[in-house]
Amino acid sequence: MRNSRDDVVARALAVLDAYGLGDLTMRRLGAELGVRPSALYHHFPDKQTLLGAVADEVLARGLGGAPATPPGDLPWDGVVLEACRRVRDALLAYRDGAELVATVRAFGLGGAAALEEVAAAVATGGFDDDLVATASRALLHLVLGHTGEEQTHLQAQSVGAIGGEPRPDSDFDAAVGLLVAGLRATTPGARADA
Amino acid sequence: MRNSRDDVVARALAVLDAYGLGDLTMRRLGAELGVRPSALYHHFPDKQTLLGAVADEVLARGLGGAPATPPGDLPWDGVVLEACRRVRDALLAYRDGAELVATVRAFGLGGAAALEEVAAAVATGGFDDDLVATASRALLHLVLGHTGEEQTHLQAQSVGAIGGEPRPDSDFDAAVGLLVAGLRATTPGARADA
DNA sequence: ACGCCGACCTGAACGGCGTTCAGGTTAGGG
DNA sequence: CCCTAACCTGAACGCCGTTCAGGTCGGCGT
Repeated sequence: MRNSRDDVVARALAVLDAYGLGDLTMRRLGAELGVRPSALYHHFPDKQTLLGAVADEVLARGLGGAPATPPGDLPWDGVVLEACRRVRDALLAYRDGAELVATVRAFGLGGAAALEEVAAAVATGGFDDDLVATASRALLHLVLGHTGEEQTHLQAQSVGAIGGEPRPDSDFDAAVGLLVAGLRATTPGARADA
Repeated sequence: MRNSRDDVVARALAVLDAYGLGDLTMRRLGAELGVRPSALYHHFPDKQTLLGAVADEVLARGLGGAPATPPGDLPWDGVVLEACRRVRDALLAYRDGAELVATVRAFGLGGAAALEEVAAAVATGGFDDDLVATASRALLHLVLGHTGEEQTHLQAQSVGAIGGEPRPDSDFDAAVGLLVAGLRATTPGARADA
């Protein structure tokens, strides 16, 4: 029973969800596929690249094929908030999803879809290109940081370890809303459509 | 020549700066101290705890003993921006400083000083406690994310690898300014001193 | 029908990692 | 002067990512 590249990614996703990023190891993934670890190197040059593909798959599944802006006629700030929520939900859908995407992004081997999703939403507001770039990167850092922390705590208390009550959902919206409010308050001169 | 706990942390800082977080290994650190790796376990229960101490030292050195708010009579938003800059500078002072503090914070084994620095500055604005908590966590995520990215690129191009021009310093200020502007635009009802 | 070829995999090894543990050494205070 | 506690050794355990020469086998072209 031979495995394709997609089989490997799919299995990796399953292992990730079941055992966490720390236990997503070449040996374990190989075992799960009924194959020696070295066989994986036929599909990927190294583990980082594999993780990049896994992260991209997480985002692809979570964000769907739909563009950042659904047909709805939301105001731009609503579009941005929804985009951030979609990225967050995509990350929360798999164990250690936020950490995975964050590290993969640091190595530049994937996770680009996350930034694109947010950037497209911000661009809806008709801001200057530089401002779109700055704001969407800032928003993504916020989303990754917040969601990573949230996910860590969720995992910690699902194992039984304590750590206080779960941060309410509204805190995410508040954090994003704070940055969006700053964007709204930006001098109209920076608006491309002004 | 026996080593104290502080010796170990100091050496770890030197190794971090010289070789990076990935090469800050128990074996290497031991060798650098003229000691077997197992000797380090007399001072720290495990590597994570050691890294926690190292991160705390990075922050302690970078933030100095001074409180978040210097004697200057800056407006609250100036205080916040300066606090964020101080945290950023502290992280940039050691190789992989941002990544170190981020991971240590995720494990809850240190790095608390970073959040405190920002929170104290935000509190200067006289906001509601919940808002202070939300805003300072958001700001810290921004600082950690932005600085981590910046540091990665700095390191990449110091090795010779390309990756485009270095992001201007002003981008950090702009990102932080965006969130501060959102804070400023917040309903006055949330101000504790209103 | 046959042979080839490329995709996929094996088996074994290499060097490195964090961590454990029983026991040795040594400096400094009573 | 001795004893205690801090510090360290030496050796091992089980894991990790990665390399490489070579084996197997399905499907395509002839």
